[in-house]
Amino acid sequence: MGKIPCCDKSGLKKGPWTPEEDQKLVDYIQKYGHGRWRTLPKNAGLKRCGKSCRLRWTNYLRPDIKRGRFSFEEEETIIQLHSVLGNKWSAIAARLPGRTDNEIKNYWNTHIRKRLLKMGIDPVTHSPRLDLLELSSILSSTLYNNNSSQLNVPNMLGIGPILNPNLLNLATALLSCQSSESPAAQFPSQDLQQNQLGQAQNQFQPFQTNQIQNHIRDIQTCTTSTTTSSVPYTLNETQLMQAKMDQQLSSAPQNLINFRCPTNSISTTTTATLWQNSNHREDSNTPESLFSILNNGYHHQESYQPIINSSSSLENQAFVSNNNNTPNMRFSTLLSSAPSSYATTPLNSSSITYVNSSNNEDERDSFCSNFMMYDIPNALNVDEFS
DNA sequence: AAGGTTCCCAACCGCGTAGTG
DNA sequence: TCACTACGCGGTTGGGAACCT
Repeated sequence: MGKIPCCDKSGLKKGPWTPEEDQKLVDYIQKYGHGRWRTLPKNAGLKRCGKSCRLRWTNYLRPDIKRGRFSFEEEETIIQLHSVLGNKWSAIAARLPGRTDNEIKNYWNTHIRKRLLKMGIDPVTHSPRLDLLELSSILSSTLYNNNSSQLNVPNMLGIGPILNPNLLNLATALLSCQSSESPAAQFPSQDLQQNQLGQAQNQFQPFQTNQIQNHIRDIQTCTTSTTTSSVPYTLNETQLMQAKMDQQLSSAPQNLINFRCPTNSISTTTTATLWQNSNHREDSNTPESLFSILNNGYHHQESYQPIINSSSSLENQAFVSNNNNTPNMRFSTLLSSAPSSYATTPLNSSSITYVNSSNNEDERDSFCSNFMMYDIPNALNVDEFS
């Protein structure tokens, strides 16, 4: 196509708007209404192109625009909607009264996106970042090819100083611990290990994608419903969209998966809020890699014991007891790690309420970070990796 | 205090699409 | 059907503010 930019026409001003220009635009629109943007600037006495006027009005001067910092619930809504809609900023903005697509886009790029990256979540796919997954995969495969208790992760990976040293420390510690403690390390032969790994992965294959997606939605719903409020905040549209997603997903029921792991091994009781967009993105390696993370070190078949809970009640989903001595994924734990201002409520109503929305960024980080929790053995000094 | 760097966001650009004659 | 206009959207940029050394 290649239209000539309207502002290339001589005599038209570009750049920041002055208060005088703003006033002219506001006065004109209040008097005659907006629309007919091509002719509006001339009629309003502005040396701007219509496009510039429209943007100035819709993004800044419009009276119903809500200025100021995004609330926690707004942020949650954006993340939820983005996981469904992708970069459809206007569609997201349509569900956030008073916010413009530009504002949401900026906020996403400058705040939310960074936070998700910090959490190891790909802000595009809402799933674990590929580099972390690759590391997980490498670690898993290495586990079967090296039983040495002294592992040199950088050399094994052939990456040396490229990788974050903290991550390498963590990887080294995990591998060292697993190689000495995990049942997998005790396997008599590599062939047996690989065979059993294959069996275990095959066992999971039929259900893992949908199960994880459902699980993720459970957590999403959970996190957006864990607060009470004096100011009602409705997410009906979001829920409707999620219901739509449910229809599009395959027939797996809304279940919660619990992963039972040996207590004397590294316990990866991740709660893995790994937002997975199921509608318009293919990320086929995510479930496998996620399981690789979840079960890193428990590759013998008996260790994989997904517990399926057919109840759709959040309260029932919050905890599924399957064994007195096995650490399970507990939503109640997750919820209890939320900021103190967010009390838990059951998810039964169609609307969701919040109270005391927090603008504390650290609190949000902490809250969000708890979505991905890993139980690290006491032997590991996690402070080293912070 | 000064210079450099990073962050943030308003504004711009280019493309797609609906509407119209 | 085609050409053109008008508008909207998502990606990108420029420059001021904030922060760091």
